[in-house]
Amino acid sequence: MVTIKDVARDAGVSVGTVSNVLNGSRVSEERRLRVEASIQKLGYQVNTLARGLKTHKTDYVVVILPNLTNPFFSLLLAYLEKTLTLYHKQIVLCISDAEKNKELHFIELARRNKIDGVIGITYTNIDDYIDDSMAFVSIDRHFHEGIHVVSADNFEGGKLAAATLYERGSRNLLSFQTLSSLSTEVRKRQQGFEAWCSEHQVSYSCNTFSEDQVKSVYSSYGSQDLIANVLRAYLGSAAENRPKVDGIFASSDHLALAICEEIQKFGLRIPEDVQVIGFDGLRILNQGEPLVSSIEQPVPAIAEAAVDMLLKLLNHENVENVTNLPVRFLEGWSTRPRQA
Amino acid sequence: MVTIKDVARDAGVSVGTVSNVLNGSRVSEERRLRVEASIQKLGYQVNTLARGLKTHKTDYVVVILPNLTNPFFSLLLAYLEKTLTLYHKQIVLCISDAEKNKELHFIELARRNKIDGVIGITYTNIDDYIDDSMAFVSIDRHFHEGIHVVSADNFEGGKLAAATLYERGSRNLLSFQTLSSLSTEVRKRQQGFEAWCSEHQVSYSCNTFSEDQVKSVYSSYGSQDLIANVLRAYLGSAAENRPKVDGIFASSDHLALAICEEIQKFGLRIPEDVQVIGFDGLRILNQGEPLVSSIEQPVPAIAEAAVDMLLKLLNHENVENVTNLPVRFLEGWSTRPRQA
DNA sequence: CTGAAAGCGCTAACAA
DNA sequence: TTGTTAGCGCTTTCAG
Repeated sequence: MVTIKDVARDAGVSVGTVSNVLNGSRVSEERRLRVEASIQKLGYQVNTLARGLKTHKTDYVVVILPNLTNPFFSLLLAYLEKTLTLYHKQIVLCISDAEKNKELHFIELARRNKIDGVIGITYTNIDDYIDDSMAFVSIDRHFHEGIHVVSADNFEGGKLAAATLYERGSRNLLSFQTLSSLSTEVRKRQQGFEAWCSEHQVSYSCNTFSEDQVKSVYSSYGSQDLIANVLRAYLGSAAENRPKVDGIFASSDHLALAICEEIQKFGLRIPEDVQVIGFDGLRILNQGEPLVSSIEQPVPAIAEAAVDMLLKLLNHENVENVTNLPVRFLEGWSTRPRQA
Repeated sequence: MVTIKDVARDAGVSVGTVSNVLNGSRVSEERRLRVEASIQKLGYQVNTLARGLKTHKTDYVVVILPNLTNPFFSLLLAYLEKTLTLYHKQIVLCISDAEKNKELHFIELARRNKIDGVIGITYTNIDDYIDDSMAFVSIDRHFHEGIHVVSADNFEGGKLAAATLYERGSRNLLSFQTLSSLSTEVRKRQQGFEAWCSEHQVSYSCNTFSEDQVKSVYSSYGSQDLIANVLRAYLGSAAENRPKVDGIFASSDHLALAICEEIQKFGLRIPEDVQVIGFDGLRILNQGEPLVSSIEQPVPAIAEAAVDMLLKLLNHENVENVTNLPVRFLEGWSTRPRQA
């Protein structure tokens, strides 16, 4: 292996000088050229382990995600990668399966490996385990004060969903939500929905599945029975003493799609009988048609804000939380055209 | 930061002894206990940078993928992660956008960082740049002898596609392929298709898009015009002097879906007028209905085989290429039911 | 089995 | 500016 020493010898300078040209410190033009020539000639490459040992820094950023099955996460990962690359940071990928012990394990690993920082969607009060040597930016969560978080404007998204359903003819709305006890940010989706309905005096109901009920907050498949039961109460013939629901807001596209399937099993048509709006804005193969009508999250902006925040943290600058990245309605097959 | 020295002092032993208990070398029971107690007490964690500097090893594996937009890649990544975790390896993620210079950049980075090995879907003769210090396993490619590759049984997949189309009533088949000049493995899909048609004397045509024509081998959206033109020749009224195509095999689900859209624009029905089979076996949200009828790749098995191969390489064991992982037909909406 | 000591390749004082 | 040198925290001889 070619080391800095070999380069120094070859160029006839000291290792300190080589180190200086490597790190852009002041070196006379003449020596810089000599050193660079030797580096080329010998094919020298820095050993980042040795460098990291000295500087207590690496160019790695740990990204913690619950899974990659949900396209929202892979999309987020894609944009995080894109953005971090601009700053010469590399991603160490950690998939937590939304399990606390895995999340903590990754934090420990990150510390051992002298990782610069962590960006993640986590389900643990992970910041209790983060010390000053590591920056942490959370996406879509908000555990408590002092934690740095980036997220879409979930409240506005909930309002937009309600408004859109109403605008397109639904009069009796229902909100479906799967919830992690820790993600107060995501909870705002329903709060926004309720706020809009109250404000406009529109009839609505809410249904919340806890983490225990639904396998994973972000993977609603496999909870069909549960969903069917709830729907029956609101859509079926049993719903005699209350108005029939004709517009549903689901807190994720996953959930929305599962709901759509069940609705169709009841023999109801979407969007003629019932309109459905999800959340996330997923598309077929991530670039085709929307999977369902949805409130689209600004994934690129989220990724950029998260990276930006992390870099500032690394730089010991003060940062403000960013929890209002604008969302928009993504028109799909599960809603009717806008009323004239 | 707590170092091995602190532990040694606290336990009243030498650093060598601490190192030994850390690495499972022979240490007397009594001292081992003392050291472990001190580690607990002080909250010591190894510095993997320092360790790596000595051992020239890390627990990182670089994974190179063209993108994460295509669910096939994120699925593969998910399974690679799952498998590597079993062996206490972590993934450093590299997205190449199928660009050669990025791929090479990542290899260089891997070398700098003393990465143990690389697993990837690459478009470059990357192995020219890999030296003995690094293991490399390629997925779905086969540049030339000496490169270690894992892939599905692409030839059999092509045959299966042809057979299935025929079995379900299509009589004039067409194969559509986007191709990287470097991936001889993927090319086998069409070869298998042709082989089956020849063998069974079934009428067929083939159409191959080069890399230049289609934006990316794995992302066929945005090439609609191109696809439409080709289809017109085979399906439209212009096709007077040859039998009308009524069954299409596409070399990826991306391409298949793009083809389906165009077919429908012609006013033809799928699967009544034309049957379409893709390749990869993608599903809605990775767990719902198939996006199209498809030849499903055994992604978990591919991931496991690749990791297994990498580990063996790291261990300097001899390995054989694995290029025949079994595929199966995934029944979707774009083919008719099996004939009685 | 244990301790002392020599580095791994690099950065960053410090002295010149 | 440049060269010298002392470590960063760890593993690994090598004596004992």
